[in-house]
Amino acid sequence: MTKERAEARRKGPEAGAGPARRASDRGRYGRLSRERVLASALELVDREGLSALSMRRLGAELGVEAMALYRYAEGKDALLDGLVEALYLKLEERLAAEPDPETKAEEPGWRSELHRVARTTYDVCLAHPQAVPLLTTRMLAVPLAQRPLAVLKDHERVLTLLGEAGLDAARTSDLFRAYTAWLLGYVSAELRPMVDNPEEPDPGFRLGLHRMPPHELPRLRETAPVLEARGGPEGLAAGLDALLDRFIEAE
Amino acid sequence: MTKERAEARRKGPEAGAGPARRASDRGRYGRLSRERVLASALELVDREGLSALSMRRLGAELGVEAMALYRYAEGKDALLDGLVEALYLKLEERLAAEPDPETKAEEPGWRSELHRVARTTYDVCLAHPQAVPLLTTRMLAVPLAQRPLAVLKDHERVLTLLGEAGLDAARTSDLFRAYTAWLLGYVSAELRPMVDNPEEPDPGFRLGLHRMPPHELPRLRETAPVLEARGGPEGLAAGLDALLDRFIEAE
DNA sequence: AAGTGTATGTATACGTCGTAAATATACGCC
DNA sequence: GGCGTATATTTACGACGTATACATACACTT
Repeated sequence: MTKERAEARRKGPEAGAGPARRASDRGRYGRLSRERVLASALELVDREGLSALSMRRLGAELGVEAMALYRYAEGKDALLDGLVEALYLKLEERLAAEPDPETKAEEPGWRSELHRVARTTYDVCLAHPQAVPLLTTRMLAVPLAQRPLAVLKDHERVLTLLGEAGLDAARTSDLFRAYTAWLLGYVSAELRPMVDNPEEPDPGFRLGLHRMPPHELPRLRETAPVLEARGGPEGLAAGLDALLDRFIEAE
Repeated sequence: MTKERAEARRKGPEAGAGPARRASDRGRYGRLSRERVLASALELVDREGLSALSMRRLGAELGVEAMALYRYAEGKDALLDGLVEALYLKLEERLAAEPDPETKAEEPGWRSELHRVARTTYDVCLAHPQAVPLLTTRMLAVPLAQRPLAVLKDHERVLTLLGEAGLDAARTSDLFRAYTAWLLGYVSAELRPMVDNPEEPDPGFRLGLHRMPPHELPRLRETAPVLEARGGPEGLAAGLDALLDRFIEAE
């Protein structure tokens, strides 16, 4: 326990904003900042899964008592919302960093940009698979207006792109829902674990097909090996195109 | 060891119905059964939300100590999986009860049936909104082969329908993923709460728009009132059609 | 340089949670 | 009536979220 403290302190107090700290600071003040807390939380979740994230554990990770975290998040739920925010901040970052999308000649700019946003979101999610369930659960727990700012800005971005397409309000709403549903559903489906026993060399056993009643689930048993493969970004783009076409059609 | 015993016992003395109880039984035996436990759990979740579901609370609900539940579910996680199973059992029920789908003349039977399955799933989910997050979280936590049987049977049903469409393995896989992603994503998007303060008569305040920075989120603020409306079953069907067309086309 | 106010983190405590282990109790059956 | 076993209880432990009260280290004033 003293060990964890020392270890955590090695990371140095300089990672976050917070009060202006000098390198000479050796006291217990100013070690934390919201950014540091959220970054550490995300790292912990990435490393050990959502269930490993507790206030006490996160505190230990940062060399601090659990209650100290309450200065930077109002409670555990708020901390989880903070994680969602962190993901969307990473999205913003990547979107700003990447070069402009190579638009496909006959394709309008808003459309290729929407694809780029979707693709980047997909990438961020796959980079933090353990955190993805939060995107569903927290969004279902928190009303629109109380979502983290970064999330709202994402909504704004998408709505702006749809606006450039010149859609009326009803169609914009339909497409926004379709975009959200597809993107989140696709990522969730993509991350569903298929492998039952990673050690096993035999494909059937690795998938755990022997657990399934053969005469009741014949189709599933024969399709499972193909299901194991991912749809990848291509599948995401294909579905998005399909939805865009369908929901835009009609004048 | 202890686990196997519990497992064996969970199958129940007579395929899930518990011991044959007479109405006159007033002792404390045979009060429980897996069905009763899961039904009560689902009811509790519907009534008070997922966070109200604890072993102790559920025990109290059934007039029993918490540990008694461990005969019918190996632990809390298994109980949650049981809830997922319960939802899919309700789906099966409804599918069996409903009359045949009115197929739209030029539409192949598998297609209208797939629509019916999707629609019924949607209905079941909307009937138990508080349980919906489980569909995401448990599916992300449990590998394919260990999903509840009712879930696997649902997969089998969908795969069979896609088989009737005469698709090759790769296309079947793509479509299966698309179906799953769209259905679950759509339901999740549909259930996201938009209203911030249900009391408030003024639409803007009810949505909590005053919480959003106006110059940063203009599009969102003006679109929010339209987003409040649901897409409904029509939106679900429209998107499903779009995906089916796109992923089937080309041979 | 000393003193003061405030931001920051600690200490302690309470009630709840999931669940392992041992125990008690009511039934089916001989 | 007594035995075996299925069923539920009892007890206990460690971890969790967090309310409350407190200690400490800095910034700022003078």
